[in-house]
Amino acid sequence: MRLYDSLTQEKRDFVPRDGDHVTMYFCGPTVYNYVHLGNARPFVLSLVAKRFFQSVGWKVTLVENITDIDDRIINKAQKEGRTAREVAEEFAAAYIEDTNRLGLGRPDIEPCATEHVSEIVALIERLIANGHAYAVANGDVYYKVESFGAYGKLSKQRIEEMQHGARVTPGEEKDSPLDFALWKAAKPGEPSWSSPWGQGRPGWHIECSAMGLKYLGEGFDIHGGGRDLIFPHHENEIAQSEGALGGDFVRFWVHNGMLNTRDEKMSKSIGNIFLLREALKEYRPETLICFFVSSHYRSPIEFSADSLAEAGQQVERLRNVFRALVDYQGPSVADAPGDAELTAAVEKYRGAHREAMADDLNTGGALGEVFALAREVNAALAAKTVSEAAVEQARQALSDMVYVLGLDAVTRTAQEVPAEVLVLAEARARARAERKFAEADRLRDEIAAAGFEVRDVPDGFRVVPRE
RNA sequence: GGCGCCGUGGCCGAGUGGCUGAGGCACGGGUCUGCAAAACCCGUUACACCGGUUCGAUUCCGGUCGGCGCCUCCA
Repeated sequence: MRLYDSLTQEKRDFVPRDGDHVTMYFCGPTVYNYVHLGNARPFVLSLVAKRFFQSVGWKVTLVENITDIDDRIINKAQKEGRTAREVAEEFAAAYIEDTNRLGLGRPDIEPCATEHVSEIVALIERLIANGHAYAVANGDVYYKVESFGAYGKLSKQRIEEMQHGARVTPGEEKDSPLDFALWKAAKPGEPSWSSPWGQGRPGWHIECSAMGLKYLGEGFDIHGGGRDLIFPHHENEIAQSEGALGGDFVRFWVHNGMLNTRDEKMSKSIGNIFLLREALKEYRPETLICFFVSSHYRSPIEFSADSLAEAGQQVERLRNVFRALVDYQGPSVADAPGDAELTAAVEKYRGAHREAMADDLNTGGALGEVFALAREVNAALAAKTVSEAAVEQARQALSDMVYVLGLDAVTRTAQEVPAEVLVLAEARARARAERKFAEADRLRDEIAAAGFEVRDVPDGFRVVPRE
């Protein structure tokens, strides 16, 4: 397994820290709004990575946080006359609901920041003890950036260069503009927790350090998220975690590229967002997943109706091959003439698929291997030279391959066709047998009106839902 | 300005120091079919530009142009 690490900026061999157990942390959402399609990309990446690791026999613990206390949540709550907790609970539930619909399963642990305040406080105390943090009179606690010599190593920024852009909000008592808040003293009406520095709440960044370390320990395998989190979020996580521990926080930093619309990042602040829940009204979950996995996770991808339509076509092609596999009736002899060739193709493309995934999770390449095998399978099925046993073996292989890519929905073709539609299809078959083609075509239109498509296959017909 | 990523055929998108150019979509031709769909077969002058290294570069190095991201809201 080779994996690109954004810290060292190179692909390296990846071997889990704990033998066959992979420890992963991905940054999840701050729940002040519905998640958009761009937020879905790291979610899909993390679960696809998990599936691949499992497919090679590793165990995986995937942690994905839910940040449920933050300025943005408080602002929204105040604007709407609600409590921050209400806002956070609403959008956390919506996030779970929306991402569940993708059908990829869930991360193993989804910790909330507000349930880990004691761990956060303990981490901050440790940083103060180490000389990496300081409390000021109003109860804020800041990280002392200059105390951490490696600061900037992930984002490749120099501290001197950063001095210019750093901002100081009036009322903050930082030693240096670069210092960032670990703990924010509560203002009237804000949610707060008690701490050695008085009532307050965690700053952004610290919850990820605290929860990552709690659940995965020092030097865990993979920390992921969008590229745009490199600075400041992940840079600050490194400073906090390594400042407290002394050792390396993470072994591999994995960052996905941005989702763009018209060459511009999809982002809440730009306002060009397409919510995941809206997208799911228009597209099947597997179409969205196919859109994501058809290109490499590090590349930026362009969202457009055309690219989604194409992903929909790809998904349909995969669904068709599974329909054909299930329907296949061929020679039941043990060694049909085409078996050796099909088995060889299965091995070839299964291996190529695995190699692609092992090369920095190259899902686009792996998907290509799926299609290449699909074509071989379709050809073998059409030629009818393969045994049902060999076909079953091919179905299993293809099924494993699409599962790793998160596209297992395409294998579920046993779609219920309503009895009345089947009656129409049977009537049409009789009409065709009697060469009453006008009647047959009329029945096909009726079937279409019911939302189904009837296809004539060698041994009869197949009814499939219309896209 | 600093840092980082990228530029592949009509479109999307893998990949590689040479034996050639994954795969998908679209389009055209064919096979099958009453028609249609599905499927299969065939086809469509690819590697931004300029130098360099090399027997040979789309692949390595340097530069140019263009795009994107980050430089304390961001997945």
